[in-house]
Amino acid sequence: MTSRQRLQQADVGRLRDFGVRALSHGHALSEEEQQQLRVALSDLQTQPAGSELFTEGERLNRPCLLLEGWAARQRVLSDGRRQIFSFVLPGDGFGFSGRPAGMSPGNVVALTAVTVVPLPLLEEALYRDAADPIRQSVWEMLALRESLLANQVMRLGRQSAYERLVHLLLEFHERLAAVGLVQDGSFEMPFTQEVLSDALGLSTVHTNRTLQQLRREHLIETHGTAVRLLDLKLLAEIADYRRAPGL
Amino acid sequence: MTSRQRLQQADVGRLRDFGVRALSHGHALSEEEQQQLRVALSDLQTQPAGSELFTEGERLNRPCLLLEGWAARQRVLSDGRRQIFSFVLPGDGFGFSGRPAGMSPGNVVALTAVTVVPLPLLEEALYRDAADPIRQSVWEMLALRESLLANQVMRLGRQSAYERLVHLLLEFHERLAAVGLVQDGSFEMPFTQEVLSDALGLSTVHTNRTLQQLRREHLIETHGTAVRLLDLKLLAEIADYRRAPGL
DNA sequence: CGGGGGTTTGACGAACGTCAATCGGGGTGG
DNA sequence: CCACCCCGATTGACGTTCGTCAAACCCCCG
Repeated sequence: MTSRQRLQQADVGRLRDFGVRALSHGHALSEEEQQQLRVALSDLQTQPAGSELFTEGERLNRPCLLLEGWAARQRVLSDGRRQIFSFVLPGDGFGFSGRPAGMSPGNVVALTAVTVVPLPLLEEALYRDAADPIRQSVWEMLALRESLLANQVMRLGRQSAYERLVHLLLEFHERLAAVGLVQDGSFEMPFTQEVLSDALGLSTVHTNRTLQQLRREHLIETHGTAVRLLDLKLLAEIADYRRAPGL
Repeated sequence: MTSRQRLQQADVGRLRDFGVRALSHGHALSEEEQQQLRVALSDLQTQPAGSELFTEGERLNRPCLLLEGWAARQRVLSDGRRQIFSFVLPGDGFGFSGRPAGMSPGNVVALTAVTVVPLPLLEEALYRDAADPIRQSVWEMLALRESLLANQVMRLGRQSAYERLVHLLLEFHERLAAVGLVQDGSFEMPFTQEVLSDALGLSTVHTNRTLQQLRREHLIETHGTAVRLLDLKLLAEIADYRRAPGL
């Protein structure tokens, strides 16, 4: 909660609609339910890149929905080494755990400027009736979060730098496509190679060289921070990639 | 569900009591509640080492509580490389996710002979009143599970073999102590170094050499499969170990 | 006494990290 | 508009950690 910036009025509507879609997640909502959601999504906040959205050890009782930008869950060792556990993408929730006394196992940090909205609803919905569509969406968020962590463990534990990078790129592609952020097979990865390295458990130098190899082999293309995966099938084979359950 | 073996009648009572304690987790239960739990813990099943308690992709709608023995969540790459995500210890639940259509992101495999009990209660309790002690215990299980995964990512991504091993040993020590399985500062690790390696993302040879180094430095002692940590404070410093929130 | 699985050892190679220098592009003050 | 600057990307040389292969060893058990 360090600072907040202005949002263009036109964006507010678009972001709210995006939030409504993220929370219905394929399940049909009545007009009335949608309207209630839009109201709940009122307090949009924009925070600059680098701001800490959540602190390690903080009580997880301030549920938020990320509407725009990238964030990361991470932990920093006492000697400064950083590991990113997982990325928080538009449509993802964070800052809650259905446990009253739950504590965050790491920081949540904004990698770009982000727009978030506090949403106590996320936690409340967990206890609704099993048929409630919002409840289902929130559970899917939690299940996806765990599944992504499992992927991350698999990558870090048993895959080579090359495989790891491909696997993570495929994961980005799949998650971003699910929220409409892949255009023409290309998506934005709006952060430095150091961030990528801290997610992959590699040095920046090695990450750089691995990226170059993928470019040389015409498996990916990059333009600035935009990435295009050129052969999804082959890439998936290289990384032994499996679609995340719940995506 | 490949096979079941006999349990000594005397053990049944002990294991049920253990289950009741695990599910109350410090919260006080009335006599009546305890009795209900004991009834719910009726169908004890013993399975041999190596049996698959859950299959990757299987619907997570068969909650179980592990009462005795060790199990592991793992995934195997198509070329045979195995990565263990996390260990399931006595008192831990598995096989449920709160999401109706949740699927397991990996296998659950018995590392030793195990005693488990099917317990639909685990999933049902998630939706109880926030003050319900069983509900709190189950949420703590889920939170712990995620926290352990975060630890695992940290280890694999940013720690050396030496640090990783120490960190994992400390985690075992802490978790086992919480369920009364550390005696005299010593606990059992009833599996091969290959299992340990597949958890640490190392080769068995390197795991072996790292263990030897810790023994040479008088930081640990082993007798058969029993391990004793000789200087918890120093070990915690080496591995930058932090107590898991919720333990 | 003989197997067999697990542990230990040694020799060697590959993957990845570190250090340090250079490059390149976009922003900015003059 | 241009020179400058700064951060991030890239490159090269070299060191370390860890993996691989294969053999030896150990211990428990039949």
